[in-house]
Amino acid sequence: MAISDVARVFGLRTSAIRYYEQIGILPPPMRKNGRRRYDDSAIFRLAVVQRARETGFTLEEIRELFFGFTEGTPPPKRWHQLSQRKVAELRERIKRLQLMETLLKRVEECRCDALDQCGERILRQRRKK
Amino acid sequence: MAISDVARVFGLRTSAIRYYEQIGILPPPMRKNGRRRYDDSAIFRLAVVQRARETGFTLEEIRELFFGFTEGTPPPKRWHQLSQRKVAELRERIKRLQLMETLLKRVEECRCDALDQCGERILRQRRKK
DNA sequence: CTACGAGTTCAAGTCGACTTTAAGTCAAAG
DNA sequence: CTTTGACTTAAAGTCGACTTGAACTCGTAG
Repeated sequence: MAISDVARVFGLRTSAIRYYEQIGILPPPMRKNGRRRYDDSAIFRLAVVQRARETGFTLEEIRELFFGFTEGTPPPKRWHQLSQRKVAELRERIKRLQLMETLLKRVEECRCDALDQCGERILRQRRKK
Repeated sequence: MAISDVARVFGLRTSAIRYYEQIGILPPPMRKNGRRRYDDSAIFRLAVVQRARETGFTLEEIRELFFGFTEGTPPPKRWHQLSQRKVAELRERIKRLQLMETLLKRVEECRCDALDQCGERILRQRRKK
């Protein structure tokens, strides 16, 4: 497969694939006439990368997934280890967003005539706590 | 109040306050010996800015809140208008995070011996849908 | 022959929300 | 006096994940 085919399959730009290679999370593929040619194993690698991105992992964490364990550590153990942190982080972020929704509703219920009044109200509320 | 006092009250750095002024969401305060001095109205403004940040608004949206309406438009109307989009956006983001959690659990349940096998499994799953 | 499309490299640009740095000013304390 | 500490400015740097641009090389179709 040529790089453009891989890009199409995964819905990425070719530049993204080259970038992944550059930062070391995709191994350099073999070349034909200086052009990258990808085999199945490269495709599988990329599938893992993409799934990890979808589950909220950063590229740095993906690098950890691949290279942060002693060779031979089985995938379930790797995923599990990284998931601990990530689940906590996701729940934290969900909470933050839900708090935003609450605050949004509250601020919408103001009866202020001017925005400065809103500010005054907010400060009073804050002091009470 | 000096800029450092304002920063302390709001838990911001002085540079952030100057930045807000620079991009126009805080009005330039009066000066004493070339130094910024803030009065109550500036404090109220900043309280509104901070609350808006806490509810997920970008600085651009905050600018809209202040200057994107015909003068005299009451705060409830302003907040409401901007809230529409924001609530939808927040729910969208919450959904994405919850999907991540689901995917995370699923990927953790793999029994693969090597990460490439994970990739293969992921691709097969994807094709089924 | 030449033009085209797809690939290559390396460096630099993008986004948002700030922070950091460098160089200068100024009032109060020692 | 001089030092200190808080302030001033404008410009540049940061972060992550890419994208974009410029300049170049191929193989192939007309």
